[in-house]
Amino acid sequence: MLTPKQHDLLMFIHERLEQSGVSPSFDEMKDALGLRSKSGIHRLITALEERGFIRRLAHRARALEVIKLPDVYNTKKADNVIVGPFRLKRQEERTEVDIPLHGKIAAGTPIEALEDVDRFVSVPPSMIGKGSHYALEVSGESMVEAGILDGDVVLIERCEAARDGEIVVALVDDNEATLKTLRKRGPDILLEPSNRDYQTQVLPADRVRIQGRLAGLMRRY
Amino acid sequence: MLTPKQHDLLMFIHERLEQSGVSPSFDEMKDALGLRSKSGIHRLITALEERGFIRRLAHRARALEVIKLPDVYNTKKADNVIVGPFRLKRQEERTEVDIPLHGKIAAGTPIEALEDVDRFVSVPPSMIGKGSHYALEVSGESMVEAGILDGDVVLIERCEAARDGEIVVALVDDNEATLKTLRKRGPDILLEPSNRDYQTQVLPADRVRIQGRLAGLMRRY
DNA sequence: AATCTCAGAACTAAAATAGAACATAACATT
DNA sequence: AATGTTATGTTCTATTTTAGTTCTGAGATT
Repeated sequence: MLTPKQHDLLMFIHERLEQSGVSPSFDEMKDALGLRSKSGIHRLITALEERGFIRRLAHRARALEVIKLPDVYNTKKADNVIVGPFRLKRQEERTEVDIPLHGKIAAGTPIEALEDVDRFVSVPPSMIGKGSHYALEVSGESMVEAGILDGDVVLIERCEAARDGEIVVALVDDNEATLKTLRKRGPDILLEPSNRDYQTQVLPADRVRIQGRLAGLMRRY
Repeated sequence: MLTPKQHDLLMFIHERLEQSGVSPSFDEMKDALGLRSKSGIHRLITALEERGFIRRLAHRARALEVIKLPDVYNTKKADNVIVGPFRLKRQEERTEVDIPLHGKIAAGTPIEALEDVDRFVSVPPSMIGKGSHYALEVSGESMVEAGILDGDVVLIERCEAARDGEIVVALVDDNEATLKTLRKRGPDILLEPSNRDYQTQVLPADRVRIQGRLAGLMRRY
């Protein structure tokens, strides 16, 4: 699964996080592995990320997190271990899920950088079903009458199609995403806000792409 | 995950909370880190919040709370810690909380069996602060205009007092609990619904007991 | 020869710092 | 109820330092 260098780097990152709580910088990692340039580190980090061993916040310095370690460390005792007072849970038994928060969604303005994962929200598994999910922070008042307020975090299940009446994330003309109720009217699609002050958009189906359906909502007071 | 400054600040906040129970102010943090301006603290606080290490109440002074710590700082409890790669799992276990679901709350009808714990809801720690919490299922339409719908699960922080304008669980004459906005008018207390079709109740303070304040909301679609 | 790995440098982006002005909350006083 | 005071938090602009990304070419490996 990992090349020797990748493995060494992963272990180094893990130790540093355990010992100091601070992510190493690219330069520090370069020194630790005895490389003379950090471009090599860049490649290794990318590889570790692709393989799901680490996670990083986009465009943030020293924002590494180890999410799993190579199998050797786990396989031996993987079943149902009780060590001391803790009963360890295997990955499959995880009782919570981290889903990516893809920025804000507002009426009439695009989601800023849908691909950038700024941070993660942890949600209880009871909030979401199967399938792939992401989260968005709601900005604006266009859905207040549906009980969706400015600042709420909505959980979206990725999907390409949705039923009439469902609340969806809809991308119009590939550049403007909104959270609206979906209505189908023959060849057209209606994107209906839940606020008297906003207008329903009527669009030919080929200008609208569904990016997911509303699956949950979380709000803090 | 953290930069050195972020880490130092987090540790300082944590120590202060442990020792005195009071959040440090921005000025105190500025001094603790040896900065000459608190705008830097502001940025660090934002970064810590973004990464899920702290939580803060909006527009409140000294309202910081540490949600999680990097592994280092758990060394105090090191006797419980499992060696090697399993440390990771401990943090995962800490990242969720089960709180009791005490039945339903409706406008005008009592909470059924407040002491009976039917089941638990798991919530991410970022949704709630410290303190004791419970959950209620909302029944009825009395708070729809505040974005609280029938069927939503509200998270309530147990407390006896609340500020004007907060949404609280109020017990009237020891037998009828409702979720309403609290207003104080001299000797009287107003329990104000968020729905034009419902009436505000005006009651002398001694007939009302606060049972908690609204801290969060979760909804499934 | 094709592929992989790395060094080095140039470039871009974020973090940290500072100082001041501004905004808000809580409390005390009129 | 209105006003003022103090403590506290937020925002802005500007500058410096630190960190991350990308690209080219050289050598090693397959």
